[in-house]
Amino acid sequence: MTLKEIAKIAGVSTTTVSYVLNDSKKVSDEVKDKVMHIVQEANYQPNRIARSLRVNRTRTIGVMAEDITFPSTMRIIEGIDRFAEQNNYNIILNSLGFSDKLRHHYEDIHLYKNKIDNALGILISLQVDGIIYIGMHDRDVSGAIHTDKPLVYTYCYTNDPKDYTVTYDNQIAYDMTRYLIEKGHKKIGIISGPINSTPSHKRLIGYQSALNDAGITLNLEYIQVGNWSYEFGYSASQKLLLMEERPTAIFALNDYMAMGAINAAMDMGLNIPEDLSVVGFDNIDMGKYTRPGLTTIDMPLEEMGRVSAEIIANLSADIVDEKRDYIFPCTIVERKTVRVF
Amino acid sequence: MTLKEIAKIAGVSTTTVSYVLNDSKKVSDEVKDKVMHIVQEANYQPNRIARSLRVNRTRTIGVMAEDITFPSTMRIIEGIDRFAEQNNYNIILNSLGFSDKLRHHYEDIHLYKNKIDNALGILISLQVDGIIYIGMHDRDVSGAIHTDKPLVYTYCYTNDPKDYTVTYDNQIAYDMTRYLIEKGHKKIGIISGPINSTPSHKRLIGYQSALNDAGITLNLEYIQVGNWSYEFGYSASQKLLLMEERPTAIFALNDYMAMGAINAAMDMGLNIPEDLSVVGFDNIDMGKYTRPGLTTIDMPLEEMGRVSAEIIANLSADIVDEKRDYIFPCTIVERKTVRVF
DNA sequence: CTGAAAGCGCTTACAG
DNA sequence: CTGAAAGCGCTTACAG
Repeated sequence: MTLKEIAKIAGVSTTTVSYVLNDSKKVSDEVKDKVMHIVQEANYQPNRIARSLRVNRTRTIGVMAEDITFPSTMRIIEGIDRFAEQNNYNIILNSLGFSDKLRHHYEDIHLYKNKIDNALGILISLQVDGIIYIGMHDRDVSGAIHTDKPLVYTYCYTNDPKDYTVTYDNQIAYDMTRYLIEKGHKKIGIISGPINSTPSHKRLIGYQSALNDAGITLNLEYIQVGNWSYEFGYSASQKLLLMEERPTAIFALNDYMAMGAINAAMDMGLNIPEDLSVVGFDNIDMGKYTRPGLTTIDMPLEEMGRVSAEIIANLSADIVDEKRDYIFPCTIVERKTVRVF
Repeated sequence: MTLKEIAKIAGVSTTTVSYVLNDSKKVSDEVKDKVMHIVQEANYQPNRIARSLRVNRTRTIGVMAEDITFPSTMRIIEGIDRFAEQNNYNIILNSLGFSDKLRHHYEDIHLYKNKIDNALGILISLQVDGIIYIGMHDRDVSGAIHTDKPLVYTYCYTNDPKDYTVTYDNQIAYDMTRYLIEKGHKKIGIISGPINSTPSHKRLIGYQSALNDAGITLNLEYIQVGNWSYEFGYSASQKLLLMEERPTAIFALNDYMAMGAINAAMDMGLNIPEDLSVVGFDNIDMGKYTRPGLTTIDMPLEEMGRVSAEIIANLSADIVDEKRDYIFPCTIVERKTVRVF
């Protein structure tokens, strides 16, 4: 069934049918009703491919995800989808499948140039209105993509101030440290990702500032720098707990490391939170179900996705926006891994 | 940049350019080289929208997911994506967002008819070559979708034998029960989903058959029927553990209930697996990190996704396939929650 | 308020 | 081996 056939049945021109379908010009109610009736009857769905070709716009957002199996990626896509649904956009999903090969080499974005270029070519040929690049880990992906299309990076960033970027605010690390201090903790260990990672860096600064503002002197031994993995969390926790003056609380900079930290403590016969408090970062699903429930930090990932999509929509409608960096605040989710003194 | 412009620069017809681009007819090497050179130079990407309109095929698979934030959904999409990447297909993703509203009303598929119909209309208008419907829970979704397009249901099923369906084999419940028996367990409790759910039903049969084959008489009190939730797992576990002759092992029919079961036991002061063995079903990520690691059942979700996509590809290429139901075997993933007697 | 006609960027049957 | 031309299903400037 095509618009032409509808027109024929209705005894009007295709022009008219198009007008009523898109409500783009005044059409008499009589004609409108007749056409709509036939459209419903036939359960006619206009061919959006044809429309797209004609108007040179697809209302399609290309989503390039480094790894769709990451929980953070999913929540971001969920947010994009929410926007898409409400605004008559569609999502073309392209997974780069990084995690298979990239484990613990997150920084080597250039190794994957080919894969990205290939995906970009596909998205371009599909005439997407814009592209959202979703990192699997918050890090510098400068130069990952070159295109004239509207483009936004989310859950990652670039060093080009002209790129659109949507992320969360690492300032929460300050708040979390302060939260621990307010609960009576003074000896706070921290398990961090690589020091050359910007989020690690920013969070470490938050941690130190909070300590400083509370008049607590920094103990450098309390800072364990590693690689984001469960295993590192485990070993770093052991090291911390074997110290003379062991911390009463550990702030792990992601939840996997927090799990490792907790399990190391438990394996040493310590109870959580009685003997050790542990907090994480990311609010992965797991933290809800573990014993005890993990106190951690939630990022507004759905909102980040929604806004990314909105930026694409605006940009492709030539609504200019001078703001390039969108940063959303995080929140502390309180569960059971923190002891109050 | 269009094919026409390429043709002009190369001094040949658009016909010829199209032939070399698609390798669809013999073209002299000389002309071919010239054209390809210009194509590379210009970094030209053919407009697939135009192509799709012309050939009436988009090489696009519409993926309708009841909830993309479910871990199972992600793994299935990952599998679809893998096929897509290797076979030059693309994915249009449509999330129904069921989990927001449907919690614990999984069976009421008809409540969501509108939402599904709407999504279907979009996918049709986008001229997808076929549709994969991904359930968020393995259950009957008969009549969810009516379309002439190639359609496969995965991680759910219908009562229409003409529908294409790809699922996993619940037979593994027999194997898991037997595994427990082989480890020396005779008193095995089971925490099940709703009895009117087919997977519950099938798994319960597997459990009973294994018991029967081992000459263990069934204790009906050991069968707790509930609703798949963590909370139910918790309360059912309590009930089981308060019995005179309490089970030495609990088989929870999903991992969330298994977590609930474990936590209930721990809250009663029991140790896992010394005092109680617990196994789950689903192999959600969490089970890897909890203490102790959860022994559970893994479904080949990526493979299910891959095959779903392959069915669509075949169907839309008019390759007929009499097989309608694809069923894949599951595997037991052994971790630390089972005690050996 | 309505319609005839051109054209979006491709592919392909046909002719040479 | 190569090209002129029709047509996929829409939208829209233009004319009436």
